[in-house]
Amino acid sequence: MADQNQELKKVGLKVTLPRIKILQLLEASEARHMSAEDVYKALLDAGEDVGLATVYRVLTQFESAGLVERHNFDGGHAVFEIAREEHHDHMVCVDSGEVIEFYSPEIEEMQRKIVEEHGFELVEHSLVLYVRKKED
Amino acid sequence: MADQNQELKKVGLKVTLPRIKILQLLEASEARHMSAEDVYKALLDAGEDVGLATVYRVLTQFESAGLVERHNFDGGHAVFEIAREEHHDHMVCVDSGEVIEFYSPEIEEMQRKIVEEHGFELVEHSLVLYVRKKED
DNA sequence: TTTGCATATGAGAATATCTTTCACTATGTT
DNA sequence: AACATAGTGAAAGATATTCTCATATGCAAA
Repeated sequence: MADQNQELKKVGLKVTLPRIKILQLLEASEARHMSAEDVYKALLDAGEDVGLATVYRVLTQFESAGLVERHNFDGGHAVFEIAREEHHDHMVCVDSGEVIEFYSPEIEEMQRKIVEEHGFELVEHSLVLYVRKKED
Repeated sequence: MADQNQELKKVGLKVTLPRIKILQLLEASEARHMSAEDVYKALLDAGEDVGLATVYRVLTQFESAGLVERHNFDGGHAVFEIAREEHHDHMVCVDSGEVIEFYSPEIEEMQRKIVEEHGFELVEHSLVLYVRKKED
């Protein structure tokens, strides 16, 4: 277990309890796409004693360090997920809130092409498809 | 001038001064992509006496009525723009904040295809490309 | 391994954005 | 013109996030 120490050191962050716990939580498979509040509550439920401010701080640091990605889906609050090598975009079900990940090389390619045509370079992008289960 | 009256009546909203002023402002060509705060300040500067709450209310009503579109670009606040027939997505310069509109039928098509493949139907989507001026 | 110190933390205050409440006013219908 | 309904501004409230600061902790040097 616990390679969290290594991961934290690798990105130049001190190894502290809150950081280890938050990283562990986000790496637990079921816990993808959590809001800061979600993370906070999960830690409290687990008996950890962290402050909400720390959760926000750490998540922001993790984002800067490239450990997690922040997404601004509709709904007024950001969600975070562990960053992986493979980039992907998201589909959000407007009824259930379910989040589905997908990757389309064609879309990625078109984006780059369009940006180039306008004389820019692509820094990053945000693509969210709001969908609904089909039931004819 | 002032077909704002007609537009408002057409969507079933009473013709009131704040609504006329806000619609005029958003229809002024330079004023695309404004936040509620932007609209509020612009009206104050123009000597109008509206409340911020009214601006938020009216913008939300306009969105429901299909007169304007709300976008959640990064940065914690929504921006609004007059809705036109032709759908388009946005490119935002991370340095200058400049907003460029674009439309890619290929991307639109790919989105629909991907959603279908997952057994959903597309309700709406949000695509924002964060870019930077190329200067080699 | 203890010490020293920069850094991190928790609690709560502060800020930012947006929404609601409420007493009052304006719209548009009769 | 009169009235019922819907709209408005101001201020309070809600929500999400950041800041402040006194205390605690990680970790490097001795």
